[in-house]
Amino acid sequence: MKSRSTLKHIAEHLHLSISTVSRALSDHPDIAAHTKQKVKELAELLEYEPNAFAIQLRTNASKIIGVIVPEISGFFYHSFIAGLEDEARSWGYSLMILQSGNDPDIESANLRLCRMNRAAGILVAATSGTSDLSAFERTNAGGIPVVFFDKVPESRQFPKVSMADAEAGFLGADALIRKGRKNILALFGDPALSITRKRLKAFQGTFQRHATDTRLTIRHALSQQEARQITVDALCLEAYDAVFAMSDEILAGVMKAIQQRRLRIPEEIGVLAISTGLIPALYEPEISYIETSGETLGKRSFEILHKCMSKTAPRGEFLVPSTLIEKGSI
Amino acid sequence: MKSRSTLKHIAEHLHLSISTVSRALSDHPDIAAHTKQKVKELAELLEYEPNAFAIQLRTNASKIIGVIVPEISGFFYHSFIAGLEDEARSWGYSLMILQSGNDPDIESANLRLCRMNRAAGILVAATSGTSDLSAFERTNAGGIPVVFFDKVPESRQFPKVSMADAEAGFLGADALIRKGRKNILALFGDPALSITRKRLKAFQGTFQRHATDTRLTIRHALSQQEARQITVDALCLEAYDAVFAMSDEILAGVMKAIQQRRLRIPEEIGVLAISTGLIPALYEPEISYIETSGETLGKRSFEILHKCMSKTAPRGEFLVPSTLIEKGSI
DNA sequence: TTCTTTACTGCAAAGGTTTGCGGTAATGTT
DNA sequence: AACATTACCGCAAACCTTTGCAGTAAAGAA
Repeated sequence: MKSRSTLKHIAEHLHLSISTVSRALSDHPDIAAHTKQKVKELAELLEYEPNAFAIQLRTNASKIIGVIVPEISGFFYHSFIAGLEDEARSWGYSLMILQSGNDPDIESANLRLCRMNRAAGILVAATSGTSDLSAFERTNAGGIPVVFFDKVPESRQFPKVSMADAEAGFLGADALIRKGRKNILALFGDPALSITRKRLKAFQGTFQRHATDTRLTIRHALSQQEARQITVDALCLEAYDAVFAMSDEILAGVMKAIQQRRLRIPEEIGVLAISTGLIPALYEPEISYIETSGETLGKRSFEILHKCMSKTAPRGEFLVPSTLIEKGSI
Repeated sequence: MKSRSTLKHIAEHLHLSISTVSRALSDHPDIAAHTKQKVKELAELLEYEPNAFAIQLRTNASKIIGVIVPEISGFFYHSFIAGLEDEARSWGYSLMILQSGNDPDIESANLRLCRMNRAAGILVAATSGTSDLSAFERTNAGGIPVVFFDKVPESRQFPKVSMADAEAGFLGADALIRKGRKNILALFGDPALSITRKRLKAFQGTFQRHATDTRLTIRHALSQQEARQITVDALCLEAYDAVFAMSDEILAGVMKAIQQRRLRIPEEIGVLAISTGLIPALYEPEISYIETSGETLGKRSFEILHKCMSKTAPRGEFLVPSTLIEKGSI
């Protein structure tokens, strides 16, 4: 249990004042070069490490970014966090990770924690039940910028960054059209979610505008199991020439159905998904997908938050573009 | 930018001293019941939130646990973190997540960060290049308990918690034997890693003791691609009746090879893996696996760390047991 | 009455750092 | 020689909370 060294210790050893030591270590121009050197040498020797608490108390600001997500595991958020951490670290920030378990109460408790720790900023993927934004507004007004990502609320109050869902839907439709698929089974997620609505709308709209001759069958599945069942049933009734999956979870269900029926990809059936890329790489042939990269979203989110923290708070919604990754499944 | 309320504000409003307010809020027996009530009401009204920095400075302890992992995404750590966060939150702790990118330098920089923030405890999955443990020892001596998990060093100095690798290897072999498989292709990871050695040793040993008539082909793969190539090549040369994969990554490669050759599972070939469970659920039929749950490891790690933080520092290595999850792929 | 006990409440120090301002000595200027 | 400037350095307050100890008043005991 060694006692940690403080500015005071260094000051006493060198017969200097605490303030001089403090300034020397932060390269303040008032301090003579040789003094700086001596201070730094001793600091090194004594393994001096500044007390973050004291600094934070004094400056009333930390280098910690609060991140509130429904869940860490799952197909998406862990890659988001990985990308975010990367970017944040390069700017000297650390991440405080909080899971809400998709429970609004835990969410606001977590928000409170961020406030207590005077987080430099907060990144939130809202729970599906988050309706009252006043706590977020108060936090924002209190000087801690809040940025929503991925699961963003309707409100215009906050900067938001999310995947370009409409674009992804369009790219999916476009790829299917270009490949000449004419009878498509398309599986989407919970129609109550805005992500589903946006992707679906763009997807459907593209066909209506550019390929009215395509036969489009839209289905909604709330789970991997349901996606699988729907696909199995649909493939029994009719010979689709392509399946489109809106998300990784849906894709997993679709692929099980296809494997069950032992259909050849892409000869007997084409497959296309919107995905982060992890799942499509597990099959042979690998599945082509519209990439919605969690890592990119993480990095972009940090950028936005960083702007909010420094000066000009940007408004509105920022979209991370998606691109088609061709792997030969369609 | 509203000014946050402090104990001082409350004290002034109520014509009390700061200390009385502090004690009232923490239910100190010295304070009269009616005083407590008034204080609490006003605190509520003023949305008082204690300044974590000041508390931490005063008590020289935080409620933050540092977690240092090579990478957050990947097949394993995100579920570990999810489990850990769950458990930590229920004890009032938050997580500070740091990625080392498998770089020892970044690792020690992260360690330094944990010290500066006076983390209550630190959980480390070492990089493969971590050889010098002195920084960890100093941290430990400085009063911050360090517990290694998953990727643990040889040293006896620290408590360690990891998967029961030997047990997992044994369970895998045992299952294959009981199913009567006689010609097995077994893929393992980097032989330099202790996790590989432990699993392999138990796996091989079990066959040597209980099923000497089994033909065992052991191969090592360093990546998913390599695992795939090895499997493809092996299956060309010979008709194995089962494939065993040591990890999720290996399994992914194996499955691509099997899909490529369109082999029926389990009729034409049996498949068994050691896995967290995410990947095996993506195939049809689902793959049977020996579960090495990241979440369980997370929860268990917290328990051990928690003991270290409170009083009795346990020593030695703690193993999280694994179990066979049968899904019908063998 | 006087002393002790009980039931509260306040004072002040401590924790480590940052920073505005004031001080001192040496050097430069007139 | 007198004054202004420069180059350093230190004092002390502030950030907000916790906590040992002391203080006060009222009630009870002798």
